[in-house]
Amino acid sequence: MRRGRPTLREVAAAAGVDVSTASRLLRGQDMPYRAETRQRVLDAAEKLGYRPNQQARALRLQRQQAIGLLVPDLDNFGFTQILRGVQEVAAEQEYTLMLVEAGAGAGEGGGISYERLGLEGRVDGILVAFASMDDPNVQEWAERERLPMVLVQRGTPSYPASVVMDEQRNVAVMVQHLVELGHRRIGHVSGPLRTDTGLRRQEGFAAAMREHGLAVRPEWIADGGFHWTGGQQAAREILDVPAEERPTALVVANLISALGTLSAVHDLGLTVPGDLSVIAIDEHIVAEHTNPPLTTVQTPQRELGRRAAQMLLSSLSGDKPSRVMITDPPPTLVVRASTAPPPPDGSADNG
Amino acid sequence: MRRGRPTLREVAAAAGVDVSTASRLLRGQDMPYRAETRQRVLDAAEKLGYRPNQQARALRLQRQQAIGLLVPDLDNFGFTQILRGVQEVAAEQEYTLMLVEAGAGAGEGGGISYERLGLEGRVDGILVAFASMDDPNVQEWAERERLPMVLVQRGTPSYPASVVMDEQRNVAVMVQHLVELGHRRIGHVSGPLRTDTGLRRQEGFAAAMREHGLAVRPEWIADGGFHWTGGQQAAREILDVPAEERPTALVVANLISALGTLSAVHDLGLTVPGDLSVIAIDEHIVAEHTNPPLTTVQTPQRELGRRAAQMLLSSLSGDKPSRVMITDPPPTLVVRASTAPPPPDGSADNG
DNA sequence: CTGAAAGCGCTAACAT
DNA sequence: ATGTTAGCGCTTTCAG
Repeated sequence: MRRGRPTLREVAAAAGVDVSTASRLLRGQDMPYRAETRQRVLDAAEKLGYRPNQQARALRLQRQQAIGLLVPDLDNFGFTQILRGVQEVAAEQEYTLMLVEAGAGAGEGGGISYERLGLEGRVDGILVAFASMDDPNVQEWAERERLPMVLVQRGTPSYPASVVMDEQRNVAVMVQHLVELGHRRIGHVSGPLRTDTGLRRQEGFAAAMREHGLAVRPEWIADGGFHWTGGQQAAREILDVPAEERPTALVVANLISALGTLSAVHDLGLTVPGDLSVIAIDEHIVAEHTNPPLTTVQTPQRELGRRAAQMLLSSLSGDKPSRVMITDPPPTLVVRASTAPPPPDGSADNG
Repeated sequence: MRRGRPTLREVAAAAGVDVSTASRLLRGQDMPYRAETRQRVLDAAEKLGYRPNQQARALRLQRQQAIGLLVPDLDNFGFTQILRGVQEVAAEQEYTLMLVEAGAGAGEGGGISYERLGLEGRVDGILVAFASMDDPNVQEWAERERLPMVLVQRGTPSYPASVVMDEQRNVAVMVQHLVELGHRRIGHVSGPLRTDTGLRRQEGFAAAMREHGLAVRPEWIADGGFHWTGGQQAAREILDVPAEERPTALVVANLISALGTLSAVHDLGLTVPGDLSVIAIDEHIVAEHTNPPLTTVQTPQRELGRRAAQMLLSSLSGDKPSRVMITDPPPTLVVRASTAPPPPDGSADNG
């Protein structure tokens, strides 16, 4: 078998110095080396192609200089901006970012087996995106592993470290847009109510409706589960009734379930936005290409990622984490063709 | 500061045995322990919440039990099935999979700085997906790091370890479908010709056209760069000519550039499939929701991921890697609304 | 059946 | 200005 990577000891030997000298020098520590010594060490390292062994260093330093980011499902493209934010901060602070798709570790029981992810001892801390509120496993696991953890895009009353957005405001922007178009009969394809985000978006929906003096009709609300099929089923439930009992617009709690919603709407023979307006949260290039192109709300996802990473990293150096809500930049509407004034006969509010 | 994780030494002490005994026993090695010893060790480990330190183990074993998967851009959702395949195999063999978005390490020079990814020494080997042929850095880097590497979905004449698909056949399926619909004037929004996949898809296109006795018109071929804007521009180049000089169908070399293509087509006031049929490679739920829904070719991506991971893992135990082409399962057509017979006046072949 | 001891590659006091 | 030494937590001969 071929020789592995050269070790520090070998470099030192080649340069005729002690390992400690080589170690200091190669890390740029201290100042006063004899110019010749420095040269010899540098040359030797260069010549042998020396690269420090992270593992040995980590073992010695008791620090991996790496953090993990756990996401549930990479097919859900709504999260990439969060990832960007996390990446930026990690790079700035010279941490390695390890992305892990949590679904990958799902055991037979349906629950996620966090142990199977093999992150134990490979990272100094972990960012958990979109963990549902009722997944006690994450928290337990992080505790057992003594792994500092920050929840991203999900808060949990019982956990002290999280970064979320002002979902109330996000949803308010959507409702406002619809109201301005003349809608009064508005329904909601929500996220799972057991998730913090799903819950807060739904509460935000109710609040925004009340603010505009509109009725929240339970039969116009259904759980789209934040995924494609869920969005489809929810829309079907809400819309498969006589025309006069239907809402004229649907606020959808995330982008991928909005795709399912559109699908159901078309299956029912309805047109968007002629019969029904649809607006969704989370902006992505895909929204430009749906049929019709989707009006969306762009949220501060990148900032969310940044703040979460910053919090995790600073908590590694002893700072106390906290519950943070991102409010800047504010959510902005990206108006496309899926929203329009309600059909003439549908503008009456019978709620 | 709070006590870290308990060490093996502490467990051993608590159980009143030597670390070596605890080590063996906890790993399930050997057989003959005194029942009482076993119980004491197990109890102690349980009580203290012992988890082995991966780093120390890795240092000792000279093996990380982890592999990396480098992808260029997570916004490109075409790769998730490959990821699934890789994940399966990694899990089966109890390897941890670290996903890294390579774009993240891009330096100012535009090139990717692989060192900055910080994978060095954290993984035993690496899978590189979609690396372009002219990126000498990857190969150099892997060599310098003595990191076994397998190229996924990209071959390179000079590199001995890769897994690719039969792009010739993938493209043939698309051309065949169009020909069966009656098209004879077919254009191609290709991938970058400096990438192996882009090149092979284009060659496949030319070959398939020849096979059907159709002319390959250079002005009907443009590089869509495998991304959104590229697909848009390429389509514009090809289509922004008098109607009688346009193709009646476009074969697009990947899904995301097909979105850009659709966008350009609409901007030009053309309808799909009325004026122009569009077919793309790579299947994804998003294709069901474009306007109109896209006819695609589903390729054996998962299998590709599996084979690549298997090759990497087996090369870690000394097997010689090779260049593999996946041919099974065969590519299958997913027919949707974006393909139809050519317009009556367009079926004439003036090529 | 279990313990002692060496050492993976590195860093950080503590010497000179 | 550089060398000596100990040790991070684990596995593995080699001895009993």
